[in-house]
Amino acid sequence: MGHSQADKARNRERILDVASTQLRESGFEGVSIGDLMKAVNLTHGGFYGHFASRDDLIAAALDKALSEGEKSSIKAGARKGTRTLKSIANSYLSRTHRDNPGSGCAVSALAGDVARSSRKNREIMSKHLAKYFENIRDVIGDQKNEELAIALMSMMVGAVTLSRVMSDPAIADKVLLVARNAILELGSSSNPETSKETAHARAQ
Amino acid sequence: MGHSQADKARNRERILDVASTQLRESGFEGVSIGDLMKAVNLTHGGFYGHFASRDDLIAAALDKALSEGEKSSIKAGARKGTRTLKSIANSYLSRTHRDNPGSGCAVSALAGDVARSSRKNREIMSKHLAKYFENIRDVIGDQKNEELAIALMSMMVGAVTLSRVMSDPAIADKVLLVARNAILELGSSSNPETSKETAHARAQ
DNA sequence: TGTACATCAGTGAACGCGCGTTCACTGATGTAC
DNA sequence: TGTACATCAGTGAACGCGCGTTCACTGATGTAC
Repeated sequence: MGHSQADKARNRERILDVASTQLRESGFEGVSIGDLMKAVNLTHGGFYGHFASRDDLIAAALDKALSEGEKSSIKAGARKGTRTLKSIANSYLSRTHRDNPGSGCAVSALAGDVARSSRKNREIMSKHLAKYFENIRDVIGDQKNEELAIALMSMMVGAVTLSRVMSDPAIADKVLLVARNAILELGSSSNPETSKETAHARAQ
Repeated sequence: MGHSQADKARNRERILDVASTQLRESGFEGVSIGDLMKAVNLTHGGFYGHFASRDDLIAAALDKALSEGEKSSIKAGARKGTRTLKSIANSYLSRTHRDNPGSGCAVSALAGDVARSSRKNREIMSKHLAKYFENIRDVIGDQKNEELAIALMSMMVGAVTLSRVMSDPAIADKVLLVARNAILELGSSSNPETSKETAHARAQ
């Protein structure tokens, strides 16, 4: 095991990676420095060579988790041309996403925690949410409709969260399904003049 | 200060009341037995005369917070006849609700926490969510549309949560507003055969 | 090429702190006579 | 009505535990000569 500067940078990334997953799986209070460092095969003392404090780590891990979400949203439909509202909704409101918060969207996993967290953490998530909204807006026909994008994102986040709450698997699945339908309906009916064309284009 | 059985029952209620507020304000990890008992002017040791453990309290306080939500949803429009989707959306997606989680809906305050909590806590919230869905379904014209009610609830929960995250007040308000609009649109367009009548009825 | 030295990422013992929980005790209440 | 006693809600000291954080130390790396 080396001790070079390159190793240090790599270890920092490994810590951040694991932290961003643990954060989404267990929430803000679910990440402990001891467990985290054990998970990357280091001892707890070395942590402070990488981060000034636990709060510092949480902020950095939150930012990283949210960045991954943007990338995966873009990946979801491969190249830009094939991304549609439907493909985003299908992937966001999937059982896979619901059952794997650690690799999923940090907004549905952590919005509740961030809502009562520090101003700094709320700013971090706000910044990323603006991009999430843009990604959705890019995909709905209606150009200027940032408003609709916000409403759609709200519903997706709420639905994934409620689906994760539901103790009955059938009802949990139902929440995902009905949200998917509602998203598509809203996406196609929002702009009366163009709704028929876009609905038709999306159907094939 | 008395020590009768009636006092004990009253103190238990006071503990639960404060806990259900603190829970919504600060989340599952934000409630400590010391602070809680101080807030009702008792010492921490007495706690275990009322509850078997912290987990026990949390479950009871969660149930209580969720029950309040049902009541206030019914209150929102006074008598049943005057409750509409619009009145529910206006009150749920209000600044007042967003800025006062301690007295607000436990679903938007705690769904994220419950999603990663014990099976028991998820069952408690699931049980109440079924009633929340029914309350909304009762208010939308379309009788059999439990599905729509679930989608509307998802959006309201997501929007309040995201509005609480947003560090820019103008954007935070925008989230509430656009969700309100989307809710009304979905509520009136869901059932093609009756959408015009219900939309008209709601407009006056 | 080989040796002495400086650097510095990571180690692990130690610390204070807050927490949930336990328990011997207190003292006000209500009852028995 | 007054006195002795049992009950039991609440008290507060004490406990173990896990946590974030500090710090003197280690030992591998890379450099200087």
